[in-house]
Amino acid sequence: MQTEAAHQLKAVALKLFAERGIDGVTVRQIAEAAGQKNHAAITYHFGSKDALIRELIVDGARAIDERRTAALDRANANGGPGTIVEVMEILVETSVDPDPPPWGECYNRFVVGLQLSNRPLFMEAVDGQWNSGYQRCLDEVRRLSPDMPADLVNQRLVFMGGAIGGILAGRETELADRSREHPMWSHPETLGRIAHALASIIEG
Amino acid sequence: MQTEAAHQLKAVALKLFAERGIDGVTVRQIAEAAGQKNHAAITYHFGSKDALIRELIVDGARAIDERRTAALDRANANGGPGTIVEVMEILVETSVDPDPPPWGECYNRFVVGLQLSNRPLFMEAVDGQWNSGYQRCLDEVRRLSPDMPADLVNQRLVFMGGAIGGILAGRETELADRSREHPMWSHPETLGRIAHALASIIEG
DNA sequence: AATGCATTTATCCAAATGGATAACGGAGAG
DNA sequence: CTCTCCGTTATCCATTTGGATAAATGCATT
Repeated sequence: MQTEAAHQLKAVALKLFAERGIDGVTVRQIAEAAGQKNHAAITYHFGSKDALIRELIVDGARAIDERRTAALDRANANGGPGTIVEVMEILVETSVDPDPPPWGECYNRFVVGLQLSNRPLFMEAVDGQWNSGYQRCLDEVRRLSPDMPADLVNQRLVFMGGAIGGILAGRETELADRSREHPMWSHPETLGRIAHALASIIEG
Repeated sequence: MQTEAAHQLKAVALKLFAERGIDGVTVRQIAEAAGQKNHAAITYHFGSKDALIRELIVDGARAIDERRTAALDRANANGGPGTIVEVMEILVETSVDPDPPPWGECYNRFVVGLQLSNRPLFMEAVDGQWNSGYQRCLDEVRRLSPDMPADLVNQRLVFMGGAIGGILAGRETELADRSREHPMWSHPETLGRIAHALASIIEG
């Protein structure tokens, strides 16, 4: 467990990194936005800006992976996901922060930005350790597509991976803009429709 | 027209920005990678780092828009795109640089990164001026989907927009890695399959 | 009240950054 | 040849950056 100030610093840092990218935010801006009077708070609580970033990556990746593992275990106990849409629903719903800060979800934008501009850092931080839920979802899709050539399934899974990142990052960006309503994105069925769109990619 | 050195600076800057994001690259790194001995080259040729970025945004956006306009005009002359897949093929193929530098295409990664972390800068630079080809593609999809509720088409077009960015940025990232072969991405039919995947999102 | 510990704050620093400016060089025009 | 002009190069600069350190503050336990 962590001190309250450290939590606040992490939450604020994630928001700023999601909005402007890790190189677009200084440790001073993070500290100030978190109510600290001094940027030494980052050094004290995390050691360095880099260490803070790694902690944010792992925190989010682990949370998502745990949700995915739990959802898949539950589905498997009931005879496993029976359709590709069900797998995609698991993938999408577990990507969403169930307890977001007042300013909205941030992790998907943060991660997409990292994969785009700081791929090695992201890969090293996750290190195949918090990715098993995602891989299990892909395996379920392969299991449910016995008649499709393996190459084709895999290619479509790659497309789906790109698509889910782009769509969820766009969703977060829109929802983070509190200056207006976003009825399409806040509609309760939207996540299901994203899952449906992703399933369409795979089913062709 | 521009001097050779300015072209080289722009090409190298686009590559570096695509790889690390605009805040992850310094003017000195750009100048050095372009063979200049001094970073004053950027000030001299473009005025500032910011002005260079704007020029890169507009260059690429205009090139893509011109390709889209031409492709749509050609299709319309032959009775217009008759299927959603055809529209998506236009959208995807015109997103690809027909004359990329030796190190591969960069613009899609660059743009996705900007939309993620520097949206206002990107919006201001494009300013609705180099977006008409994209909008025309969306209109063709709407025309070809008369039986689908407008809300649903529009939602799926938003999903498609997120998906195309994610997929093409991922494609560029992979193809930029020259350390190994990427048979899936370099396969001549891959762009068509991306178009097919995007069409599936819309057709459901 | 005194002590010990955890956290915050105030400074300090070297390095890096974007930008400005003046010296330099070479090619073409007169 | 000499003079311009264009582009390059060498410096210079103020500011920002991430990080380090030491002083100050609060706070619980004695």
